[in-house]
Amino acid sequence: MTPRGAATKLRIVETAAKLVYAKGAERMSLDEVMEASRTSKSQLYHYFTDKDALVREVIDFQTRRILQANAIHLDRLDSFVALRAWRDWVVAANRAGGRVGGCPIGSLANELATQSEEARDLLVTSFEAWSGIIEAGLARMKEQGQIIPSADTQAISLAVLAAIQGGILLSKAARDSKPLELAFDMALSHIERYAARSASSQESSGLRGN
Amino acid sequence: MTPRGAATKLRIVETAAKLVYAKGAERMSLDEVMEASRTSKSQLYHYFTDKDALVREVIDFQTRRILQANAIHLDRLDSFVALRAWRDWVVAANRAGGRVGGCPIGSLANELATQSEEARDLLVTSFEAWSGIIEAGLARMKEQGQIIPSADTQAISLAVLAAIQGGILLSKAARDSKPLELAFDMALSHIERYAARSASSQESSGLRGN
DNA sequence: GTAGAAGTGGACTGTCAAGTCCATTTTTTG
DNA sequence: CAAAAAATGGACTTGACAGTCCACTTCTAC
Repeated sequence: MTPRGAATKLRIVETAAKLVYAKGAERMSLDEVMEASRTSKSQLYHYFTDKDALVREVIDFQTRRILQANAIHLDRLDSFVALRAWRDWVVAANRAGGRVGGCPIGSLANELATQSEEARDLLVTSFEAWSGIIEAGLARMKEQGQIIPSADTQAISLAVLAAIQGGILLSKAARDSKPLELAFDMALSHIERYAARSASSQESSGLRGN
Repeated sequence: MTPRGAATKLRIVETAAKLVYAKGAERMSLDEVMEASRTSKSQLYHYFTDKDALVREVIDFQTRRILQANAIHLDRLDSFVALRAWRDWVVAANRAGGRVGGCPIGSLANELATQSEEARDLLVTSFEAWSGIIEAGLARMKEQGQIIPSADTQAISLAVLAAIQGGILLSKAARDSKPLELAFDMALSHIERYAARSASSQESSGLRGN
């Protein structure tokens, strides 16, 4: 594939991602993609076998975007303050672009989970990766002795992600960021239940076995 | 409208509700509704002005169903044990019928929030009613002195509903009830943070003003 | 029982969107 | 530069589906 071809393909995926976000996968028509990306039918079918394949690339594209953005806040997670900064960023991002379509991944999961096994697989993987980077951040805090050793970081991160998704959904419906804020705050205070007593101690004694 | 007419209309709505649940509003075709409900095109347009109107009736229908089922567990909420029973029921219901489509209200909210203002309004009202009966239950526990007076039951119930919705969404994607269970457990322990020290005391002194 | 209303059947229309096909242009490579 | 590969343009086919229309049947009320 030549650079020009790669650019065209990327332009199509980016355009499709916007349309899917705004209208959902089903309501996005290829004619719209053609017009908005200034391409022709044959180009779409040159780069993607069919519409489903394009949607799958959109899933991949959005997953990368979201994971990357979240990773910035979670990769070097080292305090409850940093956790709070992450929360504030998510809320702000939702406020800014999220007025319309909620979470790209969550919305697609909702729409496609019952429609396409392939899409569902991709989206499950996306969620796993997302909850994975949350968990990695919590694991780091555990290593630093800020979170008690007995905390089940995997379970916690799943619950946190669920709160975020539910919060975004309610906020999307109500067009009000408050549900997301409340849900996220609940998730953070849930994490704080596992805070070690001495927040700065590097070695926390494993007093509480799991 | 004669009894026969009312029965036909109900049959159409029930059938449409099933189809919307299984495939989403957009993917449900009126031809399918006709076939599954053993009606004709003219009947659909006799009882509903258009497809959107039918979908709105489906929203109403599902809202009633869900609220009623939840109300059974929340109307006489009087203990943390009862709260737990509610959780178990939701999880069981999700396990049983929820393998396919998640929460009917949540799924529709996700699909229609960006498509139709009328539908969005209805769904916001549904969510408000749902969180309202949760709040009413918590308020009752507060009156009984099981929850401290300073607890913001409205904020708590919104966060709880968000956790449920997010949990159901992740469970729908993963086809595994664990995310819902974890999210719901988080929500319950969030409520328990507001438990009064003496769980049985009828009059709790308002020591902590809000 | 008869008129009018309520309920029903199903053919038909128009539109929109996915996917096919072939011709043409542009780029790469030997 | 010439041949092959990559990229592009856009007309055309096919099918699905919302919505219309009119004829017909079954009730209800007087």
